[in-house]
Amino acid sequence: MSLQQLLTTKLQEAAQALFQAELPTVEFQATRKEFEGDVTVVVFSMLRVIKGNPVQIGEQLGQFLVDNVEEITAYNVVKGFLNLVVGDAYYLNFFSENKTNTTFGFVDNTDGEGVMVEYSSPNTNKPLHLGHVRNNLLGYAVAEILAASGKKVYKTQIINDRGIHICKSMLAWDKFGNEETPESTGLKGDKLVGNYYVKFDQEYKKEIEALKASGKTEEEAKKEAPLLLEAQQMLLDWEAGKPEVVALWEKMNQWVYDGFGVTYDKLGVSFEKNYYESDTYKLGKDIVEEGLSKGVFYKREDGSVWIDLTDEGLDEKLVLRSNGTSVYITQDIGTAIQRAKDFTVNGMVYTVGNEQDYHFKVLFLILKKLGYAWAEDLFHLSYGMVDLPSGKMKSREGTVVDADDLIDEMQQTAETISQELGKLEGYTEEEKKEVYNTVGLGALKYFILKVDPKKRILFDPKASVDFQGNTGPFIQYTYARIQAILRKAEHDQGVAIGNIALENKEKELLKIVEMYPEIIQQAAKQYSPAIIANYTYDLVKAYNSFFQNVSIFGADSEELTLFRVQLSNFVGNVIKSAFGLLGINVPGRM
RNA sequence: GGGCUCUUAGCUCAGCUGGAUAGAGCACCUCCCUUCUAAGGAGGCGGUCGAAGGUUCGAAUCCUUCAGGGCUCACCA
Repeated sequence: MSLQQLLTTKLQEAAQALFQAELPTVEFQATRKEFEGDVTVVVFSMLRVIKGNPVQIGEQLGQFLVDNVEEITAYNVVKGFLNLVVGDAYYLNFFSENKTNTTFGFVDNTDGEGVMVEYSSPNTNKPLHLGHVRNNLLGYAVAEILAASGKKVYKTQIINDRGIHICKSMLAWDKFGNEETPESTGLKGDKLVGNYYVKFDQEYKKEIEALKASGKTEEEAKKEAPLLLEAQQMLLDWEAGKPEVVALWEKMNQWVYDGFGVTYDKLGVSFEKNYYESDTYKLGKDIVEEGLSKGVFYKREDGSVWIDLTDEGLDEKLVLRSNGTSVYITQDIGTAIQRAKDFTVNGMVYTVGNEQDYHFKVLFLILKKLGYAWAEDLFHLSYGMVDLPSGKMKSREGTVVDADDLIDEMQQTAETISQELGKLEGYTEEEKKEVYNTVGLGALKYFILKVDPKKRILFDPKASVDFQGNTGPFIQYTYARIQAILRKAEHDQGVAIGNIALENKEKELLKIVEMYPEIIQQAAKQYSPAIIANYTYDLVKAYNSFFQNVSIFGADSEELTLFRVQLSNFVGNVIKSAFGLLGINVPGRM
């Protein structure tokens, strides 16, 4: 039982005994530094059920707690705030019960509710960029947090492997590619395919200019350019299953998947199951037909199918084109239904940027109207865009920050800084490289995850990602420091500690560590890795203050040294655990 | 124009379902490595929480209006 749970129970007893009242809720906060105490109870909020003077009520409650709860050793009341002093015994007891528990704070999820987390979901015509990086980091971290909170989590993605955009790359490669392959060029497959997507656009523009020169309007030119017509024909051929088109499609998509795989490995993300749009779009169409007969959708004269959501304050939305082909949302309907068939889950989380807020509102509403019970538990994990100092990323202006380049740059920076500091002597080149990778990625991941998902991020590639202050490397550094202590100490972490008097810095640390289980639940409830990130930062700040102000090996007694070593180990475990939830590794040295 | 969303220190961000004098980091200024890793610590400077009303014992937090930024309202995905 946590301290707050205990105190809630006891305060209820006190309210009952002293005032014959039942408290609707009990509000706690950490006691401010300028007052004595560890936990503060807000008396004001009790005035609704207990009439009287808040100071007097606080006094009576405080006295009751001191008399009846052994953990509470003293109290004081300031205005309507009841400050409680928690005895060392409570924290020492908490410490001895949890110090060697490597899954401290986690709720066992073997029988937990299932939840599916979708993230990444790239198109297969372009390499991954900074926006995908945020998506991947967020989705992965939220999945880990949900799993730690007691849910059974399945990570998945939908691969948009079908459509005119793919055909553009295919066509350009077919026409201008000279049989280039990732092997022959040494390029990552996704980069190679991306180049041909760009190539298509360039050639297409040339044709438009030529047509305009021959007297066509801009609009006519855009519609009539031979390349575009060929791409459209290719899409039709693909849908008809024309063997050479399908073969090319499979070959080039495989290049892209191989390329993505490299980037995913570098980022440290993974998936339990991939869904492919090419597999689910037909199911979506079937469902639309079904919904049409149920009256959920309606057909217009031109044959297009719509849903009317004006009663819900939304618009009318197209779900099937007049030529019978599917649109974006058709495929999403199919995918959701397929997933509900494949997995028994009580929820699905969609990690997709906030430019699609409206889309998901509509999607969820459609699924509800189609009568799926699980549609009540769908959640759009919407996040803000990543902007550059120059504004939005635009591929046409070459301002897209490539994911692979970004990761490489971060690791280079980590290498440069590390070499300047020169603390890795004795490590092999391979071990050093490992540290650079860990630190570089740690900086990048933490920078992105510490910000509330809803908010946009301003990313300055040159200046934004720092290695000092509230950063990943700062936290990793603290972990590495702790490991240095453990290497030197070689103390047994399990040995019991007697009744010692806690230093302030030690008590502060234990207070923060004790909050970890609650923090995980909170982060899960709010789908927010930022809560974990900021918690870890607070913990690490407190540890560094302890580290620099309290001597471990120069302690007054051997038992105190032992305690401080064990405390360091406990803090190190929580850092490692919390960073694990964020998908960030921690180094033994740095 | 309709809908959604954001605005807290020069910059980047915390601030839980309303609670004490709004907190960190960066930058700037002082100190601290013969002691466990200075990617660190101790301190200073810096804020009419976008604006105005309202609800409340109490508002950065809730409500309304306004201003500014972003996204979105496609037979694109």
